[in-house]
Amino acid sequence: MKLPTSTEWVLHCATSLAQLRPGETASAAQLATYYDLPAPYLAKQLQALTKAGVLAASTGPRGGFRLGRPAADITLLQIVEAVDGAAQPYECREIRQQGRGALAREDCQDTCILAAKMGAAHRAWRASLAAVSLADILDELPSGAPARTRRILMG
Amino acid sequence: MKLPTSTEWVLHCATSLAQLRPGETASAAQLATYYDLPAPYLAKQLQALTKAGVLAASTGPRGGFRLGRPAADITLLQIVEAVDGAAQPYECREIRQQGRGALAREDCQDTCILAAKMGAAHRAWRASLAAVSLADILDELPSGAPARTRRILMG
DNA sequence: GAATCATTACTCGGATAGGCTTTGTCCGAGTACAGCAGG
DNA sequence: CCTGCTGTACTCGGACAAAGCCTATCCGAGTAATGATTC
Repeated sequence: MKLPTSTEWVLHCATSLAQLRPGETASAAQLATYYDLPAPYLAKQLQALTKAGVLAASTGPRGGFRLGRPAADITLLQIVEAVDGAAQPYECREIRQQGRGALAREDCQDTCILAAKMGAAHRAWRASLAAVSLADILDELPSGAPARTRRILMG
Repeated sequence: MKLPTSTEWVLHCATSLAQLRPGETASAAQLATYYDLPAPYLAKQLQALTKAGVLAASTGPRGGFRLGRPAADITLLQIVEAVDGAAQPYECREIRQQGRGALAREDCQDTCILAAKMGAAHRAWRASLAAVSLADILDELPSGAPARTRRILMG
């Protein structure tokens, strides 16, 4: 069970974009330089965030990415699932209905207990991430961080 | 973020083994037939569980696998991490210290806030799985299940 | 001087290769049981 | 009849290929700013 490396990238990029002022944007190249990341691949991930509505993109000169919603309405879960997909890590393939020990169809109407427990754990994980918004992250940063980020990122 | 397909296999196999009587064992071939799984690959996974101490293996005729501990002392988390590894899904590579926007070493003494939040979610996931033991699973099964499992599996 | 238009340069978007983990398979070492021979 | 030994067949254990996904990269379509041109 491993999250893509790009998960860290987009979390930090989203945090940086949240520190911009309304109307300002940052291009994929600027973000890649800021964190020393491969620019084309990072752009691909930002595309996924845009498709999910977390970010909004503008083309042309002085274009780039910005948040698609207020920072308080963007949760870490939405960012993570935008790049990794929302599929459950544990996929129940109903092996209890296969092989010599296959159970009758009527005994499998309710979901497998093991799948239910794994699903509960996944829900706990999602709830933990859904409880944190980008605004919460910004509150934890030092007060001088936004100015520094804007200066280095866009300068 | 995906768990190996074999996770479902070993969870069901462990549940089946928990229904055996003390001293009884089931071979990898018997378990593979019971669930219609590729026997060699399943054996590989059961090896991992044995190495983790969750199962115990006996060689020779009438040998096979059995639980390595009482069912009440085996949690779903131990089974899952035996096959998938205990590595965290989110790996913080400290990209905040790289690139044009790199922070000073002294500003990074405490762990990255994003990594902390991701770690908290992972701890919630692990706690949810650690709270369920194989004995808890057996309690949820129908009362006639163990006899049926033993008959079909070992017969 | 102001408005219009063509140019330009910069942006995102999707389609295209390489590396690595996961999946699947095989054969060899070791062991407990069963049968047999001997006492 | 009991004991010891030998052979056998069955078990796990580790080493060996193939597939799928993540990583990385490229080039093309579109757009907003810019500068020149014209009224």
